[in-house]
Formats: sequence, C-alpha cells, structure tokens
Amino acid sequence: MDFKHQTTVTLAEVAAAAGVGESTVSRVLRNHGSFSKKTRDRVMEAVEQLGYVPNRIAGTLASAGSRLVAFVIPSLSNIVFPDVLRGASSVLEENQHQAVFSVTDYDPEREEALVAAMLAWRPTAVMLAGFEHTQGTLKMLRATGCRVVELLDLDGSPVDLAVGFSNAAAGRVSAEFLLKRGYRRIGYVGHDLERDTRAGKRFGAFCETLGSAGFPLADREIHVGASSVESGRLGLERLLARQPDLDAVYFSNDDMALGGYFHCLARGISIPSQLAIFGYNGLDIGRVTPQPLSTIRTPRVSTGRVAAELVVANAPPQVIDLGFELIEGATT
Amino acid sequence: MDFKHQTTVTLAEVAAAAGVGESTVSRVLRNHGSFSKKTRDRVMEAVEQLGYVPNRIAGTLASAGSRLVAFVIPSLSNIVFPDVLRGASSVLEENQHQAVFSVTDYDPEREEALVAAMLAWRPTAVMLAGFEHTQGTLKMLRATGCRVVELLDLDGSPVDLAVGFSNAAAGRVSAEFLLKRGYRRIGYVGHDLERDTRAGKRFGAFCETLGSAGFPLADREIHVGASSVESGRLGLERLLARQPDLDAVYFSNDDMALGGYFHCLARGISIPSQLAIFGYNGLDIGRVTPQPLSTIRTPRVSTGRVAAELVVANAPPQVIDLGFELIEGATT
DNA sequence: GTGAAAGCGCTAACAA
DNA sequence: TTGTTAGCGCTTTCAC
Repeated sequence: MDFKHQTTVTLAEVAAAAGVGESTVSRVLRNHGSFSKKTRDRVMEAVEQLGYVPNRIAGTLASAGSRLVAFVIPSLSNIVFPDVLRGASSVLEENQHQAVFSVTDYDPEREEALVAAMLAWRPTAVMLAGFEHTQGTLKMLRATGCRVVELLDLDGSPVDLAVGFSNAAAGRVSAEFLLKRGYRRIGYVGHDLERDTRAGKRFGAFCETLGSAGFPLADREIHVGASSVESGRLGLERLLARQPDLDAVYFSNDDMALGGYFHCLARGISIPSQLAIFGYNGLDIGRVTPQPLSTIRTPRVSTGRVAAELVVANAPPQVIDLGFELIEGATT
Repeated sequence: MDFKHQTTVTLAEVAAAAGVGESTVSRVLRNHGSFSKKTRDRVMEAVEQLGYVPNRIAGTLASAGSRLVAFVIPSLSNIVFPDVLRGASSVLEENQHQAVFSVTDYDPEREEALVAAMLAWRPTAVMLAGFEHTQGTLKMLRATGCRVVELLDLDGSPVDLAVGFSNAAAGRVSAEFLLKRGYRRIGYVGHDLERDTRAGKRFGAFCETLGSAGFPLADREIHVGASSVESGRLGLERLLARQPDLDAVYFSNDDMALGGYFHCLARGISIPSQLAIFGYNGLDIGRVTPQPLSTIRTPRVSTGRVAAELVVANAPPQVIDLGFELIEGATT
C-alpha cells in the first residue's frame, strides 16, 4: 500500500518537453559531448519545470561505474569506524560518490554475507577492516571487478589496496615505552581478542616485547564483549584484586583506559605513582582529563580519507602506512 | 586503467550453464514462484560454479524497489548519529536493505545537494535529522515517491514519518529539575546553536522555563563549532571567570558536560556542592565517571531501529515519540 | 550539434 | 513447472 504519489519523471519526458532527443538531454545533464547554449537552456528549463531527478540506477546499468563505495565494518560503537567513515565520506561526496555501509559485529561469517550483498550493487570499491576474512570472502573479493581496500591494519597480505598502520608495531612501541619508563609489573585489561583481531595483534606484540625484555606480562583481565569505559573500569578493579602490586596497566584502547582511570580516581589510587595507565587510539577526551592519558594516536580519519582518495583516483594496488604517534600524557 | 579483471557473469550465462531459461534462474534465486527441486539444484550448481553475483542495479531497474535506505545526517563526530545508524543498520540488514549515507556538516544547503544525490538512487526511504530543511529540500521530499523519516525531533511538522522525542521538552525538564533542586544562579555552556537546531530548541525551552520561574539564565558561553569535551572544559572555564558564583551549569550535551566535569576535577571545584553539572544524551561514559553525570538519556539507537522498522513495514505516516529519561546522577 | 536505436542485466507478465 | 519476451530509464555508438 502506497502512501505517496509516485512521481516518475523520466529523461524521455524531459526530452519531449524540451523538444529535443533523449541523448541530447543526457549530454546536457552530464555536461558531456556538445550541444548549443540554446539547447542547454531549453533542457534545463524542462528539468526545472518537471522536477526531474535523474535515475542513477538506470544510468549505472547503462554505463557501468556505480560510484557507490561499500563499507563493511565491524562496529559503529567503536569510535574508530565512525571516524574512518567520516574521513572517507567527505572525499567521496566531493567526488560524487556515495557511501554504503553495513556492520558485521566482528563476525567473519556475517562479513561474508554482507560483502556478497554489497557486491550485488557493483560498487566502485569495497572497504573492509583488516586482513582476517573467511575463504569465501577472499574468493569473492578476488573475483570481483571492484577495488578492495583493507583498512587499519598492515600486518597481513592485502587483496588489493591497504591503508593503515601496524598494530603489532603499536603494541611493541607501547611495551617499549612502559619498560623504558621503568615499569616492571605490567598487566593488561582488554576486550574480546578473538573478534577484534587488531587488538589481538597489539596485545600479542606487547606481550612478546615484555617477555623478550625479561619482564613478562604479570596478568591480564579480558572482558568478553565489546570494549567500553565501564568494562575498562570493572576490568581494572578485578585485575587489581588479583594483583595489587602492579605498577602499570596496558588497556586495549582509550575507552577501556578511561574506565581504568576513573576507577583510580574513585578509589584514590594515585596516577602514575601507584599505577600507570596506557591506552590506545588517542581520543580527544584523553587530552582533556585532569591528567592527559598516555596513549597511541592512530590516524583514523586520515585512513578513511586516504582510502577514499585512492579509490576515487583508481590508484594501482599498494600498501599505505600512515603510522601512529605515541602521546606521552601524565598517566605514565 | 584497470588493475583487476572484470568478471561479469550474468544471469543469462547461469541460465545457459544450467540449461534452463533466464526467468527460471531468477525465480530460483529470489525463491519466488515455482520450480522443481531438481531445477533448483541445477541452477544453484551453475551459480556456484560460475561464482555468479546477482546485479541489484539491474534487478532494481527491472522491478522497482531498490531496498536502499538513504541517511543524510549532520555529523559522524557527534555520537548521536553513529548510534542512530547502528540502530537502523541491524534492522535493515535483517531485512535485506542497505544503508547509504552522507554527511551535511549541519549545512542546510549541503543537505539539499546531498538529498538530491540520494534521490537519484531511488531509495526506499530518506532519513534526515529534524525538521529544519531548505525549501528546496522540502519540495524534493514532498515530490519524491520514497518514504521520508525525520529523526530525533518532534517539535515541528513532519513531511511523512517522524521518530524521536521533543528537544524542547528535554530542555524544560532539565530546567525544572535544576530549579527543584534549589539551584538559582544557572549558566549554560553550549556549542553552535544555529547549526544544531535541536540543541537550540533545548536551550530555548530551558531559558524560558528558568525565566518563568523568576530565575533567568545568569550567563552563557557558546563555543562556535562542534561540541567536544575540550570546548566544554574551556567553555566552563570562561563562564566561571565571568560568573564565579554560579551554582549550576547546563551543558548542550554530555561531551560538553564531561569537559566541564574535568575542569572541576582539575581545579578542585567540588561537585555538586560548589557547582552542579547537568548534561544531555546519557552517554555510557557518564555512568562510569567517579561521580555519575546527571543528564537526560535519549533513545538514539531505538530512534534508528524504529525508523528502520517503519520503513521496512511501509507503515502509514505517523509521529512516534520515544521519550527520554532524566538520570539523576551525582553531579547535581 | 543532434537524434535514432541498440543495449546494460534483470524482472514480470504471459504463454506453453 | 518452465521459457519467451517486453520493458525498466539511461548511456552510447553511429549517422546525419
């Protein structure tokens, strides 16, 4: 049952109204090919008059090139992905492309289904998080004609384009920093590592670095589920209950770390003398807390921006390392 | 210059490979109409064999009904909109719809251009924030055949569907709460009100309520630009420099309020005895700070979910008030 | 500078 | 149950 009157002005009607052929209207509208100024005006007047809205579905079918860019992302709760979308969308909009997205909830099977659904729209490119995909997903991505961009990771082999930074390096750098600062009894509070494989890579490299230095990770507390400020706070509470003498804690990201920070504030645990806190992401909020958070700033928005630029420019396959920056706050 | 081999298996090729007609393949694939089990198997085998991916562009053109839902949102930095998208996307994905979005950056002219671009995809629905649109946008929305959903506001007249809550009521309730608690010298710290019209409506009703009670707003500090924790902190600092004897401050949202909260923590201003803080949005982080933030919790995710459900169900035009909830934290 | 006509890949009658 | 066929609204040769 329809509640609105379906107005379907077509290019043919515009042509008729303007007294020109369809192809002329098409040329004028796309500003492509040649036509006289007079014709142009007649066409534009008819367009205006009839309220014509071009049909990109038909246009795409006839010409190929959908100008649709598909994002298949793990989450929208984790600020990382809205940031990536934000960076990309500005570039896409400037270049008359549109962003389509769907959310996998960190489930590889769901990712496969969603990639298949996206491919049905014949997008210019598909953007995904990281390199961990099912065999089925990889097969589709390799078979498809569209560009593939894997985001926010560098530790793996790309299908086509990759834009991001090394999570393993981030983990290593974090560990080295804490060690250099003299921390020795270091713990970890994180979230679901199997699903968030990038957090898993950071954690793996972090532990390995500590171990090589002779000060292996003292203990860890893993929250099953998504990262959040609350689970960071609870995680630290539990970890400290078991290991009261930790001198530093590495968190899977800034949300978790802020939770830990709040726990310390509430319990009167002094930072960093009693306990140091280190995060990951470099969220703005961490710069404004009474003590700025020590963390790693990641180029989330630029990851999106650069990915979109490569796609719009149809750049050759390549891997772009945007790096990251260690921010020495007051919590270490 | 193409870097990938464009594989374009069509339905016709599948039909040929399976030794059946095109419409049979179409029926099997959409599980619509009748066909024998044997035919089905033959078709599915050919699909598998050839790695056929249906072309929804062609499908949509042939059948109408794009199953595309367009979101034209002001921002992705303001967590409100990722939350709305999150609520909507789960419903849309379950119902084989896809979400397309673009970001207006709170610019009505840009919104108009983006709506026009979206309409070219003949979406099932267009979702926008609030009721403030240009004449051109309204004209397009009224003329189009697709559903229109205006989100997160109730104070205005909808084009078609509206899902959200009253911002004016939220502002009023906030003021009444502070007054009831005995606060009398009340200030405001907010962000760009002309662009964020919903924040403007809250502020307007807030001031009016204070004024009617005989305790008009003492002062305000407006940050030109987007809301953020940092501008909340700076805003409060400036406001207090002018008005050291305020007893409460209302913030345009929780991000701003958290900034104010951090300012107080850093300066040793005791909350709420010296200064009360009240926010808006009910972000999770506000529940986990050492003192939970007093605020108004808004149904952001359900706004997205309900909007998507209405669209999928093709419900008749209506206005849905999802309400909001005052959270009495420890900052008032 | 302009128009006629042939598709793009699919769906939806309509026959068979 | 299945195949044939006529579009969907546009772009793109190719004539003129």
